[in-house]
Amino acid sequence: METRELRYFVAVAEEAHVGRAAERLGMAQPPLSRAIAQLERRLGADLFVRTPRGMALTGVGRTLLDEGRAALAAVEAAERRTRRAAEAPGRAPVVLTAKAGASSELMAKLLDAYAAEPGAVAVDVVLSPPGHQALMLRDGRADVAILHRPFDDVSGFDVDELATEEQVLILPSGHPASTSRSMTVAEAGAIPDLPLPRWPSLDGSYPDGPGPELRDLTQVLQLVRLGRASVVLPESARANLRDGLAVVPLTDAPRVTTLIAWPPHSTSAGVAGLVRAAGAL
Amino acid sequence: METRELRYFVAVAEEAHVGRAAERLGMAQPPLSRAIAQLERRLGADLFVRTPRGMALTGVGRTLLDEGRAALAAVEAAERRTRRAAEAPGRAPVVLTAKAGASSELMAKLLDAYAAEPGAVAVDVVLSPPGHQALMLRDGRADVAILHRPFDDVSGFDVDELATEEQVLILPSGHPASTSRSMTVAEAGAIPDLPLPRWPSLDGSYPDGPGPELRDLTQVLQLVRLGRASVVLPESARANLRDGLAVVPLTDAPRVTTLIAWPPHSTSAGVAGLVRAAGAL
DNA sequence: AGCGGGGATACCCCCGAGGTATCGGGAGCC
DNA sequence: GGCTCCCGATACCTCGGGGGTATCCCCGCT
Repeated sequence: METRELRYFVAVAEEAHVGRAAERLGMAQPPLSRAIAQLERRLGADLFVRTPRGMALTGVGRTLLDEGRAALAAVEAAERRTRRAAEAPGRAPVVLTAKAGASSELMAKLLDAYAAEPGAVAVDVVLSPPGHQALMLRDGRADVAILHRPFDDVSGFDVDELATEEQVLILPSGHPASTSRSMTVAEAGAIPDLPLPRWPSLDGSYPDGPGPELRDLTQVLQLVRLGRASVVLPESARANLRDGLAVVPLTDAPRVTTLIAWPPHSTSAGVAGLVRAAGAL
Repeated sequence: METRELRYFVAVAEEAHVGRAAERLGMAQPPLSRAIAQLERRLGADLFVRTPRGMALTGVGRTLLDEGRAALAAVEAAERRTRRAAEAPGRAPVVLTAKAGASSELMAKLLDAYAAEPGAVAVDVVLSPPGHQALMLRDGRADVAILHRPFDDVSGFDVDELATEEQVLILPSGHPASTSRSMTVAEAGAIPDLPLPRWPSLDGSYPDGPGPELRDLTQVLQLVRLGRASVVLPESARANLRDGLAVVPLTDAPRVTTLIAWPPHSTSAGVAGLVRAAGAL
């Protein structure tokens, strides 16, 4: 199977519509129709059922979509990492990605510790929106990532644990609930006038619910200070708190583990060095 | 990048010789030369240095070889799993692979436990030579594998631990060393007339050394019984021992962990069921 | 029945992958 | 030094298939 075929298939599967997929791919509809038909013939399987509305995936098609996406990401990663290795002969920088605005203290320690090693290579730090770190690692835009369990999908990577912490509820300091010694997650979610905010999923859309739609920590803390929301955060967020905010420990929130992750077959000396430095923190 | 280009590149990199690579690929040498040159041009990097003897990988080329192999395996996996899903619409069997001749008791328990679940799907068991399980999982020939740490490379898979055991030295029962209460690995390797056997690597070749070349457990136990070798095995191998063999515990051999492993993005109900059954053992 | 949206077919073109023949150049070898 | 292998690279040709335009066919909706 050629990657071109896979790209075509994934486009049609995602759009559920040959015409739209063709547009997205920058080509005409008929050759795309033919390519899909040919792929089905070669695999000896129906990947779609043709409905009057468009194309619907079959079970077999679903399998190919899952596997094909992973395969395409691997091919992209191969190309990107090769290009990056070519740019700076010998001493190509290693790209580390982390969630914008989190773990800054730990990251600083890590970068300092690694930079002090003999033969340390340059490290490009790329801050990206929550949840994108794993994607970047999978498709070769990054070489190492700082991830957070249980929020990030760690599967398929090699990881080392760096730190584990409890989560706490942040709420406006004047609020009656702010005097509680501790709380459960259920209780925190049920405070009547303080809804928990909603965070965007990977595609940028928001789940349904009552809470405000928010993108970053600064926003949410401001809203909490205004008495319009409360939020569950890892304990280390305490470092960023100003006046007007109260902290209540949560008894049953999942512990958050900060991890350093890298692709399993990585042979880069820079990655190995960073991981070693992280382990020694 | 197309998979065809990647396949060509990997062939040339492995053969270090355009002519031989072309032969292996079933094509003529010139188009392959051109394809490689074109790939280098498109990536804007030298992947090989041309020597009078053939082609030698550059550092950049090394990167592409590592990443490219993984990418090709992923594409192959996508195609194979799709084909398998197509063969048996709805109820395609899940393929489980394990090392020939090991863990038979544990496997039997696992298969029984899973078969007892409601909605259990058929399980094809594929026994393959040691070390091949991870490869089969990577390229889609299998869906689940029984692996053994630290022997198998587990990176890139999701795993659950099933059991951990010590390793022991097996030697002929008449031998003077057989009366020891315990031993270190170094001592076991230094017994003068009882060399440790050599096992084949993934490509079928044997490492250099004094011990006999062996392929399977039956062979090696026979040789031990004849007083020509000794061997380090997990404790569970005791179950298969007949007369004429003595067992000495090793104090510093690494513990062997039996794992169930599956590809991280697996969505197969059969895989999930097997893993669940394994966890409940 | 008429129409509109969506995929499939028919037919054509041309790019590029692959083949054969040949070249150029480095390494050994008398 | 010149001869000869043994490489990979170039030149040149062929042809299949991927991509384009025009059009068809089918189905659902009004």
